[in-house]
Parts: sequence; C-alpha cells; structure tokens
Amino acid sequence: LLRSGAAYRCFCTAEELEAVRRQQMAAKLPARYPGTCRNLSPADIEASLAAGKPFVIRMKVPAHGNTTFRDELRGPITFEHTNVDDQVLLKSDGFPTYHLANVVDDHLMRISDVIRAEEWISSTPKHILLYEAFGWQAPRFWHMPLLRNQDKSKISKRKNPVSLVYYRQAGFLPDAMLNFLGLMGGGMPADINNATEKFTLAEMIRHFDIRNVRPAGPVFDLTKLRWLNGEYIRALSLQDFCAALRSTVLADEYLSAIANLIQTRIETLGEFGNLTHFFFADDIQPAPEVFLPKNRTPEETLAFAVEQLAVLEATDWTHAALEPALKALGESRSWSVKENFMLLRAIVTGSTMSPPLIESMIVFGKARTLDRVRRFIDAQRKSKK
RNA sequence: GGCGCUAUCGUCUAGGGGUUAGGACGUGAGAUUCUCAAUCUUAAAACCCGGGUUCGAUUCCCGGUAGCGCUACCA
Repeated sequence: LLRSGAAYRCFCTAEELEAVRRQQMAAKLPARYPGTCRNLSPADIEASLAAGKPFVIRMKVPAHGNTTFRDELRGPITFEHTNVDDQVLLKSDGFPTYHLANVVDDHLMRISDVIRAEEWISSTPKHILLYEAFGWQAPRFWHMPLLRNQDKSKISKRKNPVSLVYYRQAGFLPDAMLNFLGLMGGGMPADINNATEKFTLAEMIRHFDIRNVRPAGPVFDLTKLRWLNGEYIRALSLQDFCAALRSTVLADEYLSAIANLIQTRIETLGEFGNLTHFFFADDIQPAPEVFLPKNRTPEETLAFAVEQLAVLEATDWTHAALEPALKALGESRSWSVKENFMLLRAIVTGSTMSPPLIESMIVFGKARTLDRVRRFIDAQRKSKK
C-alpha cells in the first residue's frame, strides 16, 4: 500500500490531532484529518524516521470522486471521497486497526458475504477502497438493522437487559427466545405454521431468507417475548416443564448457593420460602414504608437509588469490589451505611430483613440484580407522575 | 454541525399503482371459571408530511420532518 501510494506514513501526534479536531468542532466543520502528512517529501520522511519519530500508516483516500457500493438489502450507496477520512490502518504500536485487519482477513478467508450491523455502513467505502488498492475482489455486504429500545434509541443495557444470561436466568426458554428473535426484522415468511408466528430452529433454517430482512430497526418488545415464552411453557410436557425448572430456577448450583445463605437463619425447613422468595420472584416492589429511610424524602431516595444503580453497573460482581464501592458512594452523598444498604436491601429483597445483602446479590446475579433496581426506579418514577 | 440509513395500528409485521390495508402481541368488552391464568367470541387501532408522475398513489420519484447510525491510533 505504501509503495503503490494508497497509504502513507503520518507523524502527527495524538495531541496535535486532538487540537485540530477541537478547532474543527468549534468552527462547526466536519472533524477530519487535516492531511498534514499526505504529501511529505521522501527526504522529510527519511528525516522523521531517522529521528525515531513514531508514526501511523493512513490510507490515502482520493481527494475527489466518490465510491459507490451495493448494500444487498438497500441497493447502491454512494459516499463522496471528501466525506471519507484518511483512516489509520496501522497504529503506532504496529497493530492494524479493524479496517485493515477486517479486509485482509476476509480476503484471506475467502469471505463471500459480509453480514454485519448497520453501524458499519459509513465505514464500508473505506473497506471498498482497500479492496481496490489491494487489487482484490470485494465481498457482498449485508448491513443488518439495529435492535431498538422502546423509545427507539439503539438498544442499550441501560434501558433493556441485553445479555442472554439475564434472559436465561429470568426463565426464558431458549426456543422461545430464538423464535422471538426470528420474528424481528423480517426474513421469515408470514404464513409459516398457519400464521401462528411460532416456529422451530429447524423451520427457521429452512425458511429464513436474508433477502427479506427489513432495513428498519425493530423495537425489542419484552411484552411479546413474554407471551411467546408462555406459549412455549404451556406446550411443554409436565416432565419437560419440571426439567426446565430444575435446569434454571431450581438448579442444584443455585439452590445450594441460596441454602448456604439461610441455613443458620431458619429453624424449620418450612421457613425456607419465607427468607428466599425474592430469589425466585420475577418482580419485587417494596412499599414506601419498607424502602424509605426515616428523614429521607422519596425524591432524594430515588436519586440515591439511581446512583446505586450506576455503581452496581460499573462494579465487578464480587464481595471485595461491591462492598467498598457501595460504601464509597454512601460516604460521598452522606448516606449512612445503614440507610445505604437498607435501601438496596429493600429494592433487591423486598424486605428490611434478609440474608446478607451483598452475598444475596452475588447469588442472584448481576444481570438480574441490575434489572431489579432498574424496575424499582422505573416504578417509582411512574408512581410520581 | 457534516455524511449516511430508515419510515404501514402503541409494538412486531404482511402487502403493494385500483385492497373493506391482512395477521400477531398488547388494550377494551363479553363468554367460560370457586379465584387467577389459560381458552373462546368481539371491538377500537396504521400507510409521517408536502409536491411530482399517473385516469388513480399508502405503494414509484423528489423535497421536508422525525428516528437511528457514523463522525477514534474502538470495534
């Protein structure tokens, strides 16, 4: 690439580039590499090299013209070269960026069809230019729509549980999840199984046609997933239903972790449920008299819960990490350890009396705990309106 | 800000120059039921806006608007 002039060494420092970017932003100009090193003389390059200056390798996007490629779902898409930045191909540490690695990799692996998310559309002209510079045949591109939150923003875990682990722990059946996902974005014929919208993996493999995928980003709607999951649960034989329970909410591993927390706290086995129901419930909504600390308003309590959530999201799911993180938050907001932990206890367990909080949260799992705190916050916000 | 993508009930979608614009979830009403679910019946609910093309546009074209994405020595 360097030899053919499709790429060049760039000796600009990160600080210089950052300064330029800020100026461009301030002037409401598109943030773009200013081209400082695009046409250095061989002597300049030798001098910088000899001086041991670090450099990156950038692609030399043609100054004029445009690149058009075909997206198999949307048709031709054109980008003016003036809108394509001189992408860094090789970082100063010698490692390639995604753009270079991706193109080389896919070529070497003889990839025929690149199926990736929509967010890559704007990078595709860079990739096409690279294939051309190498003299390689570019693959076909299929850019898939992005899943959305209820408010249509790009799906995020702040607004939706996005980890499959959460859905498994919360008791969604893999077949139901698969079916539901297959329903999103098109690709499946409408008349399958008498238009019941229910189909198996095998049927999906047989009937799915990527050419029918719709380019608009669908909203990930839990309501319909729950309905579908209910259908799948009802369709199970009693035996399979029990097996499903035993492999998830009643799994040995989960049960023994819970038992370990309450063994010293009960006098009869019959009390097991009293202390542990929050481990098995989907939704827990404590009443104000349970979660509201004395001398705290609902508003400041809710605000503090929001901060607890942020801390929980950012913290490793271990006792060693969680305890100091939560205490640090309480300290910085003048919430006593007691108020702090009691609020979280109420949110997670629904009660002021429970097995040890952090241990319980660890057993319950990060994904489900975060979900529970989010639901609490949502419910409180709604009740205020 | 620039560039790009997208646009059918609240949501997931079918359809496509002439249709009562179809289905599913959810919602309302009713039936059934010891309760709650489930089940059955039923109702309300959509082609983003403005031009153009056309005998006729929700469908094709253009513009606007809105949403989203990208705008890194991240992927």
